[in-house]
Amino acid sequence: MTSPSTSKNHRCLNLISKCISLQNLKQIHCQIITTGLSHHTYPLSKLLHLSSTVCLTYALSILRQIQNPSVFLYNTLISSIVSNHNSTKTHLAFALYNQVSSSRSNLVRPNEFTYPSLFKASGFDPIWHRHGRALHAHVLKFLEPVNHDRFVEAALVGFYANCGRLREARSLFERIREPDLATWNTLLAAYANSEESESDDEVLRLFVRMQVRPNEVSLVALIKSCASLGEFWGGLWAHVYLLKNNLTLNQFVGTSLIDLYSKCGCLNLARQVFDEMRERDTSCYNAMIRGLAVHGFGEEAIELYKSLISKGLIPDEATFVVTISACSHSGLVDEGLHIFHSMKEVYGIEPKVEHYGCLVDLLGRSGRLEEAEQCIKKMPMKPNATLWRSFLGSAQIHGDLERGETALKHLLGLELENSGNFVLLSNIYAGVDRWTDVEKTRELMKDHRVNKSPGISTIN
DNA sequence: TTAGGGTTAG
Repeated sequence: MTSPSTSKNHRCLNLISKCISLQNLKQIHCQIITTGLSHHTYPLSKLLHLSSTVCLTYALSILRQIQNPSVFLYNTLISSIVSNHNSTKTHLAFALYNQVSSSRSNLVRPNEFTYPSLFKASGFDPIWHRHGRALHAHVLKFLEPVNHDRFVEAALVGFYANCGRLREARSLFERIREPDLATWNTLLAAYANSEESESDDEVLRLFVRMQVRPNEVSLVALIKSCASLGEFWGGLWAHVYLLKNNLTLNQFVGTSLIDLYSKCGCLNLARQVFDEMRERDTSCYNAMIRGLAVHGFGEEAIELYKSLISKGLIPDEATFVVTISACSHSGLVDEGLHIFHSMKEVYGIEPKVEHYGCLVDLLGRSGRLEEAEQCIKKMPMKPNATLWRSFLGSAQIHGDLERGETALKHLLGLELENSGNFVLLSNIYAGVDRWTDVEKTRELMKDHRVNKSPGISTIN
């Protein structure tokens, strides 16, 4: 029988990483059986991990064939399923967990390695939130309370944060005696990504309280919140901290800094960060193109889009949103149309409602309202409120009453409470001195019980 | 004894 030490160095294991097809996988599986490696947990775990990436059904059949699989093997497969399948196979991960938690064998009992990946999967999709909360009860049941595991604790904080239960996440965090860097980062990211008011301020407060040295991930959360708050100096401080502490200007930090500087109106600094980055992915380009677009540098934005393509990077859905809107803001209609059509024809990306929204904006702003209207009629999905609002805006710019009224009619069906829509239509009427219609629009607002909040000056 | 948690743009 193969000794455990040889089982780790066996040539079969080297082959595993090179396996790409189900046929390869079956060949290696046969070799593992014939060489006796199938009696050892380590090669089996490697095989299970690989099989889950190539053919999940086959991976599950391997597990079924193993007599008395250890919890280690279950854990390997559960975490592989979660990380390789983007949480689309969460039901299989939970089915395996149920086998572990209901096992009568003393050798098979959930341990601290079982839970983190399940909490990650549970937080991903709302349909699993309930199961994640039940899993929390299992943690209390199956794990020794004296041995608080930092991974389980961090996973729980992350799970509640992803469920939108920031209070629970915070309360669990506060009970952790010495949170490590990853746990701090989980909480910082939770607040930075939260839509709740005050959450960005909380990131700033937490950052000051950090008991461990922040790393790049901590700075990404801080910079993101500074960008949302328009806190230029806070963001600049984070940038200086990065440089002084020899941290890496990686793609995540770089992208968030580009976004921060763009939002604060410092396009030169954004460009400087972009140029200083050693490696740039599509997201970095998207952030820089977006910055150029909102500041009206359409030509430069398109140049950058071309550079992205020439570098061999693959544009994604966001690339097309930012690039087409760059064309829209700079009146580069033909370029925008060309890029929109290339989306599907060249890159195989099916345009979504936001891309049609950009297209309608592109045509509408330039006065091609007829074409914009045709585009709305032909688009394969229902136009959303943003799209109609953009069309209404274009109608206002070009004084097109009829299309403005059509847009408002659709908008009322989608978002009655938004007073801005009535104001846009009212402005169209005012622009052509149709004061009776202005009055009628105001009446319509009253009928629909929509209130326009009065403007408030912040200057004392 | 080999495994497990955190990050970007729209």
